[in-house]
Order: sequence, then structure tokens, then C-alpha cells
Amino acid sequence: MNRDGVNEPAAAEPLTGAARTRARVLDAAAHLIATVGLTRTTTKEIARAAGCSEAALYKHFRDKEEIFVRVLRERAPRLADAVAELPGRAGHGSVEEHLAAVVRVAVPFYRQSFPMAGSLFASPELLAAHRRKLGDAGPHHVSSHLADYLRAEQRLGRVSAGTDPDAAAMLLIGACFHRAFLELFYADEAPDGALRPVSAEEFATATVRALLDGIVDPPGA
Amino acid sequence: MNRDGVNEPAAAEPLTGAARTRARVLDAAAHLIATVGLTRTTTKEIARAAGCSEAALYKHFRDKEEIFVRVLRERAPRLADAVAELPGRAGHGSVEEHLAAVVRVAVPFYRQSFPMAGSLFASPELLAAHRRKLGDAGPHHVSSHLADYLRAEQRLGRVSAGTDPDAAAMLLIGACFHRAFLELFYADEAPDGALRPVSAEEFATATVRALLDGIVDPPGA
DNA sequence: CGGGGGTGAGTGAATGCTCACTTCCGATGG
DNA sequence: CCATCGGAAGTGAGCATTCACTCACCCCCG
Repeated sequence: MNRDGVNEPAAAEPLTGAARTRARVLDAAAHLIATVGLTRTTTKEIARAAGCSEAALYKHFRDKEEIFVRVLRERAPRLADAVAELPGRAGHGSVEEHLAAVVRVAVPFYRQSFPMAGSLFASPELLAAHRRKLGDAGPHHVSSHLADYLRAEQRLGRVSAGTDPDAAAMLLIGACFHRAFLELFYADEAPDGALRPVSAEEFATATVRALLDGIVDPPGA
Repeated sequence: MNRDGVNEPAAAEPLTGAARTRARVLDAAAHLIATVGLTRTTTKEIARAAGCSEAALYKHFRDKEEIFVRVLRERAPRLADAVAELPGRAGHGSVEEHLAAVVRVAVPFYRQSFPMAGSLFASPELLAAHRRKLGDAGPHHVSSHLADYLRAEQRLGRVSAGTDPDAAAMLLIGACFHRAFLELFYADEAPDGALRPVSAEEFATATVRALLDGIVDPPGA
């Protein structure tokens, strides 16, 4: 991932001809969305940044919307995949470290996805189309898989029996989601205390600790 | 609030002349945003819904952006205010009930604000303008005030001393934020299990419980 | 020579906003 | 008490601009 938090395809084989410009278009679109925002990400700007003509876009993508959808699907960190692997790791390593890893992946993921997801809400019919194309990979699967993981740890006794895994997962994922929102909102001019803690790493450990203290069995019980 | 979750001014005095059309414009804009989305909320549509000419909008608002900002400020439930009252209530009632009340207010608030806030991220300069106009009433104050409340309860011994109030507040507010996002994303066609629990009230109690079990001193400690 | 990849020059449709103008109402002054 | 005036509120008709998208046409490789 580069500094935009955008996945770039392994550039081992230097992509030739059609595939190359296609990739350049997606890279250009992803970069523009992350820097100047989605409304300023026009077909003209994408073409200019990709070093091709506007008409060339339409040789590779049906319309502008498809470009955005492909960016979201091919250039976003695969958060859902990363979280889906968690249940298999139940019992190994520490719960705390696994959850912290989720936070470290989830915050950048949401920070990148937010502008596009947010703009989706600007037009419900576009949102409906995207929701349909997403199929069963909807955003609820992140907390859903995390809840599965917590359930697995619960069976192993590493998470207290009284815990509601769905609610706990929602708390953690929600905190990441909100944190990403705040980081975007106060781009570089956050007032004092708006982002607390300041560093991403501190946020991960503090948030997980706050959640864990309610999840793991207290030592005196 | 009406079914859009939009605040309408007390209509006791039936607003005459200028103030009336101004209010009608804001109502029309708020309704359009909530129904057809922000991109379809054009000046022409606002004027039509408000029953006045497009030019009339500009007698009351400098530009379209100001209409949106005023809607956000004058028609949104005052979440920050509601949460700011909490610290004063520390020691009275139950912590659990106070937090559940926050959830019950926060979810509809975020559900209403999300389309506008999300679209803000589509154009960073518009976001910067809005952030400046918001002054010190930024979105971080919600979790910030909630953290203050938790600190107050902490001093009273009703919240365990080891708790990080900022992290705990972030968890709860984040869960509400994310819940609102999911409710909007799966407008009426949520796949099974996408919204768990289904009812808003169950969500409030389950979420608060999951958080509390890490906040209040465990009985055996 | 055929066709995939690429281009420059448009096109129609919106959109935000302005302009010149009218209407209405309340304050002012004789 | 009425004539007059000034300004706020409102309007219809555009204007400039931007946008996504298309068309006719090339170039070059297999």
C-alpha cells in the first residue's frame, strides 16, 4: 500500500498494452478520490492523471460508475478477508494482539473507503446498485466475522461466557469506523483533544484494552 | 421530529413573510436530502418543493452550500447538547440507563447526518469550509462529552478506576455511528443477520451491556 | 487487412447562479 | 390622511460552465 492507503497490484510483470492503461486509470482514480475528493474526480481529471484521453476510459469501462466500483473492489485493502481469517486463529496467539491487528487494518481501510462510501449515500439509486454488485460481501461481514472469531475464543474459554460477541464486535469495529471518520474530518487541523489518543498505535492498544476489560474474565472471578 | 428524523421549528407562531419561505426552503431541502439524496437535491428541486422560484433561494442564502450547512445546523437533533448535559447527571439514575439514552439519541442522529456528512467528504474544500463554520462544535465533542461523563462517574466510584474514559466513549459512540451506517446501507433490504440485533431498542441495551461489563467493577473484585 | 486500442472534437443535458424587473408593505413627511 | 418612496421579497428568463459520454477517424500489430 502506498501513502494513500491504496493497494497497488504487484508490479512484477510490467503490464503491457490494454491492461496497463486499465491499471493506470484505476490508480489515477484511486489517487484522485483520496486527494481531491470524489466530486472533483471527473472523467476529464482521471484521463489527464492517467495520461490518456477521456474517450479511452470508455474502451475499458462502461461508465464512470464502473470505474469507482472497480477501484473500491480492486484497490481497497481486503479488510473482510483479513477478518475472515481470524476465526481459524482462535486459540493461538493472544486475543489482545489479534484484536489490535484488526484495529490497525480497519482504521486505514475505513479511512480510504469513507469518501466513496459517503458519496454513495448522496444518491440512493447508486447506493442500491453498488449494494447489489457487492452481493454477500457487504460491510456487515466485517463485524460479523469478528463476532465469529469472538465466539470461537469464547468456546475456548479465552473470552468470558457472558459476553455478547455481536455487540462486542460492533463496539470495536464501530470505534475504528468512527476513528477513521474523525481522522478524515480533521484532516490536518484537528483541535486539541479531537483525536485522542493522537497516534494510531496508541489508539489500537487503548481501544482494545477498554473492550477486553469487559470481555476477558476478570482475574478475581 | 417527523418521520425523516428532522427537527421542525415549533410552529406555534405561523411564521410570516420572509421567515416562512426561509423555513420552507430548509424543510424542503432537509426532506429532499433524506429521500432522494444530496446529489439529486438541486436548487431547482429545492425551489419546486418549497413552492418558490429558484432565484428566491438566493434572497435568503448566499449559495447552495449555505442551505446545506443551515439544514445541518438548524434541522439536526442536537446530539452534542444532549450529551453535554450528561456530566451534570453523574451520580443520579443508573449509568446503564444514561448510556442507553445516549444510544437511543445517537443512532437516529447519525442516520440523519450521514448522507450530508458523507457527501462532505466528496469535496475536501467544502468539508474544510464546513469544519470552520462548525467552530468548536465538531463531531469529536460527542465522544468527548461522553468521556467527561464517564470520568465524573469514575470519581464517584460508579465506573471502575482502571477504565480509560476516552476509549470507552469512543467504543460506544463508534458503535452508534457504525450502526447508523449499516441501517442506511441496507435501507430496507438487509440480508439476514446484517443488522443484529434487529430492533433499535435491543441494540441499545445489548451494546451498553457489552460496554458496561468492562466498565463497572466486577462483583468479585 | 481486420480489429483492438487510442484520439480530438464535439454534444446535449444539467447545474448553480445572476439580471432586470415587478410587487408589496411599512415608514415618512406634508 | 394620503402621497410617496425605499427596500425587502419574489420572479422568469437566461448565462456560463461543467459533466459524462459519443462519433468519426487513425495507427499499428498479428
